[in-house]
Amino acid sequence: MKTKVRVVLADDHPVVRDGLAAMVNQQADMEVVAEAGDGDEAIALYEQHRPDVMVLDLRMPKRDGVSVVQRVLELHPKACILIMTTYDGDEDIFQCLSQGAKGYLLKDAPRQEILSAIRAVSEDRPYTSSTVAAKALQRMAKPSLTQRELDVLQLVAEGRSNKDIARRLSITEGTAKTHVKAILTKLDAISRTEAVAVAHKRGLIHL
Amino acid sequence: MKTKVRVVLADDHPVVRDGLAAMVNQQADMEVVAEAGDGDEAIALYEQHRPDVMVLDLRMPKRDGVSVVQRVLELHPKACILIMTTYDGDEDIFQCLSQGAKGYLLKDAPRQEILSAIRAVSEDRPYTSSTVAAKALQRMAKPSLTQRELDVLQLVAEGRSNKDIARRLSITEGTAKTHVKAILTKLDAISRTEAVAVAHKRGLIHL
DNA sequence: CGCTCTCTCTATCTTAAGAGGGAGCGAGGC
DNA sequence: GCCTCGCTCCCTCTTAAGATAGAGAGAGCG
Repeated sequence: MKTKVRVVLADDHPVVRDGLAAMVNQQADMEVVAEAGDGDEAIALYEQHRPDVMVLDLRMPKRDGVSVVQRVLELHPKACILIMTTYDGDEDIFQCLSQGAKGYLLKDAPRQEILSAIRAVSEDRPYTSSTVAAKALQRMAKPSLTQRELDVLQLVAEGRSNKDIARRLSITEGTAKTHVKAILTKLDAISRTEAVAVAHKRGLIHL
Repeated sequence: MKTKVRVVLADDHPVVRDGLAAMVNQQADMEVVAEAGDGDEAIALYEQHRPDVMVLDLRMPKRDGVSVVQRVLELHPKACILIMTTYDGDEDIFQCLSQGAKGYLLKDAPRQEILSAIRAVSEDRPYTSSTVAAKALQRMAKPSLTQRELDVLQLVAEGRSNKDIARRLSITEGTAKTHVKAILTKLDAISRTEAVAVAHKRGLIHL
């Protein structure tokens, strides 16, 4: 038999870490070698242990999942990272996958799916949950927002007026309106409030 | 030594249930007797096992935490329920506590806090996390919304216009405006979009 | 019975939002 | 060089939103 698959866990909830650790360590072919509670720790522990797989929560204190994926793959292009998150609408997921994360998993997945996802990723095979695969296809058809539009959207979501947005971004109110209009068109919304609702549903913003 | 504290877990994430179960069963003085994956199951398993403590996630499929608390306490007024949730801003928490839940806990709490909370609740002592206690005091000072206002707020959050809201609630646009104005005043917001942001932060609505 | 609260409706007025245009300019790709 | 895209700015016009103020009906309460 080969050596065990070495796993590093990163999640800010001790309960989730315990759950994952219990599941993994019960298996004969894998073991948890370290647990991180935030993004910085996750990177540090990857460096230290060089695991076969890193299971990573998207939302964490200090440094979110996206930037952890970015950093780790920058240092170790061959790293096998399995993303784990609560919401299947998050835009972040696609950012991670396109940056090179090997797999993606919902937190409400059953034990068997979680374990088989870890095994798949450890063998460098991509694992994509079926619900996400479907969402990914849907997303392709939809227009994406530019960085500036995302900046404006964030402020809109905070309830700022066009005038206020203009002041904060050092542009004119007219330009702010132009961006807002583009956002409304791309998100297919009639009002800014609806745009916020749509954006939140798609995981473009986190309130 | 007394008999062990009998615990029923209710959470829709298998990972979290595993984690809690592992933590609890490691203790000499407590044990998990059943696990539920949704609200209905939680109620059924309470009936079946009559545990000393039920640990309950607020957000679950089929029936949410609030209504589970309501139903269980209706059948068993002495039930000891410990609420567990991810977000500390949720309005629901206060509803649960005022309905008679014995304790409240954040999911990112460390092991020791979780275990001591279960012990406290099992002895019929209330357990209140310090962050929540503070929030509760803050909340007292703030004006509460009427049911009608919450109805309107929900529609506002979905991006509906005043006219649309009026149609859906079978009232005039003027009345819808009156409600929206009241909402803005109570939430201390300038625009409806800001009101949605504030309401979401306070857990008055779930997008 | 008054008092308060909620919900309903009315009216007027000001301002912000959104629709529909056009246009310049720099960066990057073909 | 040409073209596209992102960002910026400008114009007009219509409508929705919000501020302000008043008022009546019904429920619940001391």
